[in-house]
Amino acid sequence: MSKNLSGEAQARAVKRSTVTLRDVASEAGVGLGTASRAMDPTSQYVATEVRARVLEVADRLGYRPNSSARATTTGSAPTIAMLVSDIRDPYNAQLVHGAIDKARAAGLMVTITGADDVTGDEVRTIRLLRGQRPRALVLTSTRTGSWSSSSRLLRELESYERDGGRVVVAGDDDLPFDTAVVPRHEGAYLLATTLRDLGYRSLGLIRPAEDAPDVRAWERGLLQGARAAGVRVVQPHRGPEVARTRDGGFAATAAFLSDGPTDVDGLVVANDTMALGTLRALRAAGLEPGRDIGVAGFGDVVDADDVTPGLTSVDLSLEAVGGAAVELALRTAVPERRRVEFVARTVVRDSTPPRI
Amino acid sequence: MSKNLSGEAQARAVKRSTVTLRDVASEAGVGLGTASRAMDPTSQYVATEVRARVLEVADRLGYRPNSSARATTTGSAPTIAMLVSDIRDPYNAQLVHGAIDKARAAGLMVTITGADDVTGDEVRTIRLLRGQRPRALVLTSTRTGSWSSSSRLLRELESYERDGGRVVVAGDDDLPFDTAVVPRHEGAYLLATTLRDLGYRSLGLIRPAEDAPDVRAWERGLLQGARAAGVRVVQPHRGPEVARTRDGGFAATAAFLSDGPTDVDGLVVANDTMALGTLRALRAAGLEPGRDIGVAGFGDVVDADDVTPGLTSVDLSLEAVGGAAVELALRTAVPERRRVEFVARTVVRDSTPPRI
DNA sequence: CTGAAAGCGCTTACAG
DNA sequence: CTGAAAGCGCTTACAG
Repeated sequence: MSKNLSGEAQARAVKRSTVTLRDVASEAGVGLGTASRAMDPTSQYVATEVRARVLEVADRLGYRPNSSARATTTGSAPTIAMLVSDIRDPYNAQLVHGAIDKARAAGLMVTITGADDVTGDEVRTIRLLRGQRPRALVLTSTRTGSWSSSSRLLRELESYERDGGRVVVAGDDDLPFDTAVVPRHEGAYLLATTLRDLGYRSLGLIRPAEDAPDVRAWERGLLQGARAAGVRVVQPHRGPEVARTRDGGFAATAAFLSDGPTDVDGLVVANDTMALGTLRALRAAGLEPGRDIGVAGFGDVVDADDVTPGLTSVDLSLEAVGGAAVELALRTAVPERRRVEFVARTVVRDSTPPRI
Repeated sequence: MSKNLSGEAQARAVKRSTVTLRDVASEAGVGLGTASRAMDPTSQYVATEVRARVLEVADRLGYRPNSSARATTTGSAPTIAMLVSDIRDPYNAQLVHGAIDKARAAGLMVTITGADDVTGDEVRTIRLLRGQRPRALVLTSTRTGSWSSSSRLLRELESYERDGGRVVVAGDDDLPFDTAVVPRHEGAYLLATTLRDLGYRSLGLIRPAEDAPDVRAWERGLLQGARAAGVRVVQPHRGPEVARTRDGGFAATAAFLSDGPTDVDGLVVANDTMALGTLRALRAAGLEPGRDIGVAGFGDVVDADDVTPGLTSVDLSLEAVGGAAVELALRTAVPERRRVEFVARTVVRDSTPPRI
């Protein structure tokens, strides 16, 4: 291959083996500017033959445009920086997957950073991220919504936007930026309606103790949906000990049952993980989930088909939400705040058979 | 704040609001080079007071070093590029999480790219990635091991290494690069031993039809472990239709059972997902998993506690593997190939009670 | 220890 | 349509 290189290009190739646009240009016998324009598909002012020649040379030489160099001239890198609490959480993984797909379609790469730090370190992380000059910063609003609390964080993000950066939230609608909203409210509303259609008349709510945005949205949606559908809702007292875990679901359900007999024919649980605990608690109390009492989770991130009975849940379209976040990020900034919302989809499984 | 800026810095700040090292330097009254050295913690040739002043100014002005610019001068970006088949797969998510953690400790960012493309597009993806001049490229070897097949891919990767890049594999040990090995063989070996200790004497193997590296490693480990432990292994015929899914596990198990009576007291399944199908198939045949026959999965990526009975499995230390891949990537290249291997851990749950 | 200068690999007006 | 030049924001020998 080196016999194809003209003298100058060959000399450079010895020093640093990576081939540069300069190599391509001299090898193709054109100026640097022309080579640059030839490589840019959107640039029109290039003779067709010239472009073809440059492209051919670039390919032959194995030219890989240095995106860092490009980024320093244009001012921003071809990346979307995503701040994710924990990628192992399937909730986040789905958001990220949707974002990656859309980003790739736009020729962008997604950068992932964990943010499960002590609070305050988030600010440092954002600063690091800003150093990358990404096209946009996408925040996966955590389920617990802890981010909105820090005003230092907010200031850092706003300063980033003033610098021309874009901040987009994928998650709950509680930060002052463009946001792709996870349709919790709609989903919960829809769930109430669906359960009514299946014949449920009285639902018990199982929720974690903490007053997080996601729980609030779920509860509001459910209450409104139930009211509209004419379904009764029983709100158990919430013990301060109830975490958003399977054990939390177990505890909350056990407490609910021991509060004495109620006439609920279904239990709606704030998230799928807790719902797994609910299934266990029911069985521990001698009740068969599905047959004796309906159970519905929320979020559809656990492999709900794998539990017995299959767990009715709500699919929050998380991948679409992640993709939408990227699309929002790519649109030009507008003064007012935008929000995009998706439809949720109830997925009815054996845990909520029709109640005739 | 702008009243703190000297004339020149202020003038620039109007044009592009992002503050640059030049701004910091002039505001601190030092040369650009000095400012650069002051910001670099490893640089020793800076007077302590000067460094303090520069740092103070940088902080006050909200300076965020432009990593693209830095990357174009130094030749590589402060990133680790990870090529992942599908981030939603908990297997990959765990690898990525481990990598992110270690990368952050080294001041690096992780870039994630999906590779669930048509084959051949992987090459294009790698080329794009190379454009970023990442510190290293980490490949999550897919479970199916399809990557090793493409020689074009291999050539692209090798060319990248010749350019000074580093390629590291996190997964199976079948590519000619440094690799952090997922301890499938050891894990399977260990599982066989553990089951023997629990009293199992004869194991039936349930595996997918495809001849993938992960399956091979599992099977080899299991056979060797069983031999060493004195456990008999029954190898069912493998139907060409058996996929590595829950349904595949169901089908394979059903076929195994219908092959007539065997005296196996346990079933070992190539992965957790298939094992879920095995549980179902056993129940469909009137056998209670755990009580009537033991079942063990592999990989411990499904939330094995959530199925009934809890599924005995093998934890492959995937996070450690992901972290190790980054560490390998950060070590200086050596001519010979390196491999790092972790210990697997068997997790015994109710699906394999002691057989007395 | 420090400053001025050259250079990293690109892009983009500017004048042909 | 094209080339030469200036510039993006840094780092790093080089000569003080």
